[in-house]
Amino acid sequence: METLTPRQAEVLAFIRRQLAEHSLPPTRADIMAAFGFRSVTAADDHLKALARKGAIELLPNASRGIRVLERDDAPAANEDGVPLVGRVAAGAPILAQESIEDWYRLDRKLFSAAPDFLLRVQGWSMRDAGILPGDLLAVQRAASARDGEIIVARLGDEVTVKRFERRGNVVRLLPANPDFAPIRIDLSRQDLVIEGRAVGLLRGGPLGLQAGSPVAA
Amino acid sequence: METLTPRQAEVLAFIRRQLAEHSLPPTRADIMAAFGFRSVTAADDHLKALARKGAIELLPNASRGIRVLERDDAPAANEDGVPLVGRVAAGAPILAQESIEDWYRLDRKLFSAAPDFLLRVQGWSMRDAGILPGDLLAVQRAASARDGEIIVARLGDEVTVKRFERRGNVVRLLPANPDFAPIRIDLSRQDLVIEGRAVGLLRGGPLGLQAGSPVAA
DNA sequence: ATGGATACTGTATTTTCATACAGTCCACGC
DNA sequence: GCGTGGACTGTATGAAAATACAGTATCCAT
Repeated sequence: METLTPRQAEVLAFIRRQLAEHSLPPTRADIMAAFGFRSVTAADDHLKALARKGAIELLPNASRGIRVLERDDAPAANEDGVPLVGRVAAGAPILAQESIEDWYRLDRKLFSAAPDFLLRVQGWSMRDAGILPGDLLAVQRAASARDGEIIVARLGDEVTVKRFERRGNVVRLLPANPDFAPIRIDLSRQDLVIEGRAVGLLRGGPLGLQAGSPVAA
Repeated sequence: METLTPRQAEVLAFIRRQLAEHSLPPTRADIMAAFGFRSVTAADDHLKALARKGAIELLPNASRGIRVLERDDAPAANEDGVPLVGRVAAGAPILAQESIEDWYRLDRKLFSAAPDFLLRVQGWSMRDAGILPGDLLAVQRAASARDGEIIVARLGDEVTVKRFERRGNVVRLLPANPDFAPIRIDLSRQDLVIEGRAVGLLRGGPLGLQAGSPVAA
């Protein structure tokens, strides 16, 4: 889908809202009234632009013939949601039944890529990337990573979240916190298991009331 | 819902099918064609009967103004979605129709309290609280706040996210970033509009690939 | 047997809508 | 400077759609 202008995005949002509230797409006149246009043509122009960019489909000669095209959020498609992975047992696959604590249903359009599981963040090592202990990291399974990506890796029995950097045969897992040391792995001598890449973050709980965080200490 | 005749049930089923296939309710003419009627009145009669029996709702003077009333789907009922508030117009209420950009369906158990809207974070002023620009802050409407809570407040035309601290008649809105200055408000001289308290945070997009963030600069 | 609901036909009228055409104004790239 | 896309105003027209009115026929209950 071609990128929309801010105004076009507003119009699209309005259409979505109408659809949700009245279960009917709006007419040109509805859009005109909602945005304070003084001509239906303004609404029509926006619809044509949205159609041209693939955001909607216009059914010719049909009243309210607007269909929002979504290639995501079939509301029932992600039926089960995404599993929250708790303590991962040594040697066990990260998505083993035993380690799944809960399931969360999440709107997919929240993330750039569909997450496969959620991981509860432990420790402050990614503090400066805005990833704090207790946060749920949305992870998409992946075996490889690109430089700069934040990944979930397995080091022996431990699961760790770090920024990935590779120079030839040497991978460095970089914390985002000067109090922690980078981890260096020579791929010719030991292997690194990448479990996935971070595609999002969720934080619950009342923000701001956490006890003594070492932030900006 | 009063019991429907077989014929009425057929018409209702047709409306449902149209809705599923074309995401648009049918017109009287559509129904006429589908059932082989030779008069639109036949279709209209059925619609009126269905409306009288509470199966549908007819929106007067609106093309395709048919809304199927369902009192089912309890599983999806608890998550209608939360609106994403975009640019808030000066003087307008924060949840004004015009400012809603999108809706997200979110699992409620993600948050300590049910959020009323999402706000896109701008700027780095809450960096050290792990709140970065582009993040979506989940906000629960509230007119007051307790010390230490992260709140959303209105200062003139601007919406700001800060940590709340009150000492008698003086409120301080504290950034979580030494590069920003606290805001001091004497409640006896000016008033402060609190829009809500932060109850969660959502971050989409590929983490770790953001360009030059002033983190740990 | 009579009134009422169901299930239609047929015609007419008006409103709602989509759509086309002719413009204006502005920002942006070349 | 010139074209192009975006964001509109204003007017007009015809098709699409809702709605009203006047019927016919069947069944069912009182």
